[in-house]
Amino acid sequence: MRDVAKSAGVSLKTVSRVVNGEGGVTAPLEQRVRAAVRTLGYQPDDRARYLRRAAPSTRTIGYIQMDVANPFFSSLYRGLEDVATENGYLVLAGSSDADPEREAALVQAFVARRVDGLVIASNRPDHDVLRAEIEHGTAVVFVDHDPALDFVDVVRTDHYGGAATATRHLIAGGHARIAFLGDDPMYFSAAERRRAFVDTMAEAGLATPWLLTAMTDPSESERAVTELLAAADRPTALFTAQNFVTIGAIAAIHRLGLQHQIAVVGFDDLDIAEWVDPKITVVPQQPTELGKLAAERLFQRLAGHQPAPTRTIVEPRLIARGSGEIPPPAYRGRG
Amino acid sequence: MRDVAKSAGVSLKTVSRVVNGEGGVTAPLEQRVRAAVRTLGYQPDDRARYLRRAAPSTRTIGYIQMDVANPFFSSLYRGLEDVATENGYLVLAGSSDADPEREAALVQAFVARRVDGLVIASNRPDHDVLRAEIEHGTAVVFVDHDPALDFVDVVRTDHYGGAATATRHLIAGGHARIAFLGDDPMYFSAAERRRAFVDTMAEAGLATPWLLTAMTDPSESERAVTELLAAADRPTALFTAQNFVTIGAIAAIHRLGLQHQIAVVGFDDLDIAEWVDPKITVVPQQPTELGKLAAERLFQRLAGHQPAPTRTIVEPRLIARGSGEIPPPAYRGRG
DNA sequence: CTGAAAGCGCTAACAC
DNA sequence: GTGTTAGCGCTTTCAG
Repeated sequence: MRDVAKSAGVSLKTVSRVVNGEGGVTAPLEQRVRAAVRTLGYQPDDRARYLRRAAPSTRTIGYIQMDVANPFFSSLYRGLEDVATENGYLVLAGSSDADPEREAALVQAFVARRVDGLVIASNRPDHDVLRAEIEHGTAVVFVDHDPALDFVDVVRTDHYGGAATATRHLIAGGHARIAFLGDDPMYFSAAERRRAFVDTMAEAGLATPWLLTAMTDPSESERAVTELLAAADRPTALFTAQNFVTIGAIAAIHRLGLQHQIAVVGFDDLDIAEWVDPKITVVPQQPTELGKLAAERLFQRLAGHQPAPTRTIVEPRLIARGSGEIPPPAYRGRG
Repeated sequence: MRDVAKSAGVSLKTVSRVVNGEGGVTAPLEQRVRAAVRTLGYQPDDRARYLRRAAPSTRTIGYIQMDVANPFFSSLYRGLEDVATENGYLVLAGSSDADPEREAALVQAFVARRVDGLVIASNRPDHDVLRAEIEHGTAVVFVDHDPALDFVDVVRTDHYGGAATATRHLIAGGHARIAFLGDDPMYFSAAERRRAFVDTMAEAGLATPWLLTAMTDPSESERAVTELLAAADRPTALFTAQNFVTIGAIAAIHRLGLQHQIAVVGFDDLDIAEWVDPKITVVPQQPTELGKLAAERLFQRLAGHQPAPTRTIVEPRLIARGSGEIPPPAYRGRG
């Protein structure tokens, strides 16, 4: 900047005025400055700018997620980014892989870079560190997970409600023998979905002999479903409470040729949901929407609003596509 | 920091020494400083630190991609991030949606924040701006796309080689009537894959009556394949040169019940590739690997190495899973 | 081993 | 309208 000022034969402040469009500079002077900027390829340094500014800011928000490569989190990212862009902000992101140490290191690194706000997906965050940051003026919004903290905003899917909807859909379709297949209940979302299934079945007076949890990939799910459907006493419907569980289940059902006989409702949408026969009925999360809502909340706070922390719970709506509307086999009397 | 110094009854410099672990501070003083840091919840401000440092740096790299929500780019992101983390760096990212204006705005915003390096996936970048940045000392690595520029590093998949491999695989399997279905050839990758197909077929002395490009979603691909296979004079194999094209094609083939008669090789892997019958033979890109290589290149430059710009072309290897190994129907004599 | 002074690139506050 | 001075939070330089 000094070079520009020297080259244009003006003071630093005049260059600053031109660069920031503050006005109050005569046309000829402005011309000279702009010319010098162009010739020297001058780019203002935002670090220094915002360091001295009255309201210091980096125009950057941080996003701590489990893993960028996970489509749920990257779609959420996109929602965040869109709102950030509207507000002239950039997003600094990091993957924690659910590792508390890595997570703490990311919070640390983000705070050191003075992000204006933080959106974080964390299983069990370090409360003390976060509370300290919030007290130091960093806006924090939790997404996906829901820590039992009263001092932060939360934006997440209604896992319980979505799973209850899925279960009720199958029950309404005449099913009484429904199997649940889900992820490890150590995860908040997985536990909620399982709980909703159990509760909803109980409310309808139905038994839940098939509660398979802690699946971690499609092959486990495929094996489990294959076994389940081989039994004489088999379920007539499946509620697959996780993306990859649904994939494995669909694979098994198709291999057995039972895709038009066993009903399936999945939690979370799939790329191929509309491209198999029958199409797959799902209760999709809306990660992009979650990201948007989280960012909007964050920017409200950054704009100075200080509402009490709230929970924004997004209710997923079931999309009936076919697989979830298969009726149970007609009752065959036994005596 | 001033507060910490005052609270500990020492000078600014002593606090600085402790915080940066420079040594040369007696134990009791260090204790006092650390205590003050903890009590006040002091977090050093990296902006100010690196602003004054001898080698100014933000320990941050920028990543400009088409869209974070696209699994290819988010996986690439993960590769970048892993290497960045190893080097103590953070990643600032933005989605351009292939919009040149948005891209320029992102470059601008990243440069203003003084990222140490830039990884960019761009169709037709603004050469002048980038050249200027490189001359100003920013390290730049291109990924995925390949601008015809002699002053930047490029890391990308060998689209031509991969597509040639896929085509040869089908030819070696006895196919002579192979259809090509791909994305809009305005994209470098799509154009390369198409070109490889045409060349490889020509080398084998085979005609290419089915060259379908400019598909943009699975439904177009599904419609096209349905139509293709309805003809008496139909292809015996398909090379689907894009992810979503493969999904639509597989859907069509399954609906027609031809999945064990028409061979399919896809470019890019799919979540469900191993969960349909037959499993899908693909030539997968390795986005995470691309990200790693790009970041490694970047950090080499940041470490002061000034090798001549290079192209790193990653050769994809075909994974035979079944769909690509279906033989053509036995020759039925016509006279 | 410790501290005071200067300055990174810029903006705020106030002069002229 | 334009320029000057001080200072953001920190590191550098150099004196003690």
